Amino acid sequence: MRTQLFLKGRLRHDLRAIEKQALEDAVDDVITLAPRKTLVERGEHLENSYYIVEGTMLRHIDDRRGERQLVGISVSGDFIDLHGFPMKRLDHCVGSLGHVTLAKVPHKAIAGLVDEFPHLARAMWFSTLLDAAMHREWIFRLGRLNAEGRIAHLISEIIERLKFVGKYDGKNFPVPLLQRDYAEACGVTPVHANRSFRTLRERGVLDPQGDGKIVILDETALNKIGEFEGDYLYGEGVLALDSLTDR
Amino acid sequence: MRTQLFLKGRLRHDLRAIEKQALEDAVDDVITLAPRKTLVERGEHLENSYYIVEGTMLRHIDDRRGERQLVGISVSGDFIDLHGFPMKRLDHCVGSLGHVTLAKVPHKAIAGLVDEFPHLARAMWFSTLLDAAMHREWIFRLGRLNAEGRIAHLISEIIERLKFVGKYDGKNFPVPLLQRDYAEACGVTPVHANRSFRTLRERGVLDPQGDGKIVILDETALNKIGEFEGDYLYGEGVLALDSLTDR
DNA sequence: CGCTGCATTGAAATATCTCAATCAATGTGG
DNA sequence: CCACATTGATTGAGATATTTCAATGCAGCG
Repeated sequence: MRTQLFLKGRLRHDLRAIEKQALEDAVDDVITLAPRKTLVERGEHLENSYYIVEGTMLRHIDDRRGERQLVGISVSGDFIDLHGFPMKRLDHCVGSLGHVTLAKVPHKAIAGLVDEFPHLARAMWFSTLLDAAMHREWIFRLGRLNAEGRIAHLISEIIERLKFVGKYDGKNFPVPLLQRDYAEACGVTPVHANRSFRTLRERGVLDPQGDGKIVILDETALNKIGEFEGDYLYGEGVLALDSLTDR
Repeated sequence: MRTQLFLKGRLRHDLRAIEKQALEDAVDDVITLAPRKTLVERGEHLENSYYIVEGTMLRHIDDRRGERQLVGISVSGDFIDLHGFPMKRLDHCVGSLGHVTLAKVPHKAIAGLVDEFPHLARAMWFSTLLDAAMHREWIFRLGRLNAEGRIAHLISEIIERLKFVGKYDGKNFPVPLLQRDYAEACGVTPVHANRSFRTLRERGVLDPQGDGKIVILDETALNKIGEFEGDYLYGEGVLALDSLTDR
């Protein structure tokens, strides 16, 4: 089942079998994307949304000089552009980080799901709101933390999200972001990102192995440096998702 | 009609009369809030959402030292915490800026609306996604602009939003944010916000009158300094909101 | 072998913060 | 009406964070 990770770790009571199946059946096609390929350009009219079966996607906005600001990272189990269903076009670009496998879901199919399964519709709405909650925390990260804290916070967030879907082994950070990606996500220059990583290494928090590979040595310290508190990710341990369960 | 500004300027085809009326009837109570009062604390369990009839509300996240980072500003016609309906608790605090008039809408009533009016439900979903789009632009602002650009961008955004609901006269900026609020929104110190305002004044872009009053002198220059492009606000001139109109 | 892309480092320039002080407007109690 | 406190705006000067520019190292790869 390709969509089995949707909202995994987020809903106390899973979606019903019939709803899961309906979502699965709404998948029109499965495609793969090579690293660093664009999936959607800002402003493009959309007919489909994409769900990540495996891999990492980046969302970004460009400034006047063409410099990128990452505004989101999506991992296995995430819908990347479900908000494209009500909005019909995106205000940002979407592209792959490494090799990615995507499930394509036509908006027509989503319309059918939403009509037929109100509970699933609510779950989808919720899923887009999780994105918004992460955006808010990114604002916090950029507005209140220094470069080292921003990088730490970003890594902490991704680790937490990977835990939800069972993609983190407690040590090897499996998202191959380069230092320039961290720079683009954290609003600093690549040079300064590099120096911040050095500090984190010297403090024994993590160990960058090059080429995007990072070994996490001290998760507690990482969370502390990034002032990371994961409650905004609405994990099921934290949240009683009443609105989704009172059916 | 208290909720008449909901999504004003955003939907090419207005909501149907019956839907507008249903929304209006869902209002349980109208309350007023004195300046600088807290409406919702982070983590609090919610039973209601609030719509702004008149006034400005601020949303913020606090850092470890208690410093605030604004993550959103809501003006007349906005639902402040509609995302509280699917999420049931917020990851941020909400408070008033000046005197505010709010329409209280119980989540039970929203559940009724969503069940009965699928089109209105889609509009509500869309409305929460507008928030997310603004969040993304705030990330961009903090990550890619300097202090002056950030302040300019913020003011440009608010002006554009006020235009949607007919609350901007082309000159007097009617949102009484203090310099410290700009600082908290833009991730800079109040002192530096002050210096940035001085630069903007010296450039003839705007004229701060003290106590939150600002006269806008050159909107074009303001937009340029903030690299502001308002398409992310999904105004009806820009967007064909097909998903909401194909009924 | 000589690319190329990424990581790393140094040194100087710039942006922003911190601390401290002043000023103007406003409100309050006597 | 005056003395005083409060709040927000403003300015200066030195400290710190981050950028910029430039150079080097290192690995994979045709």
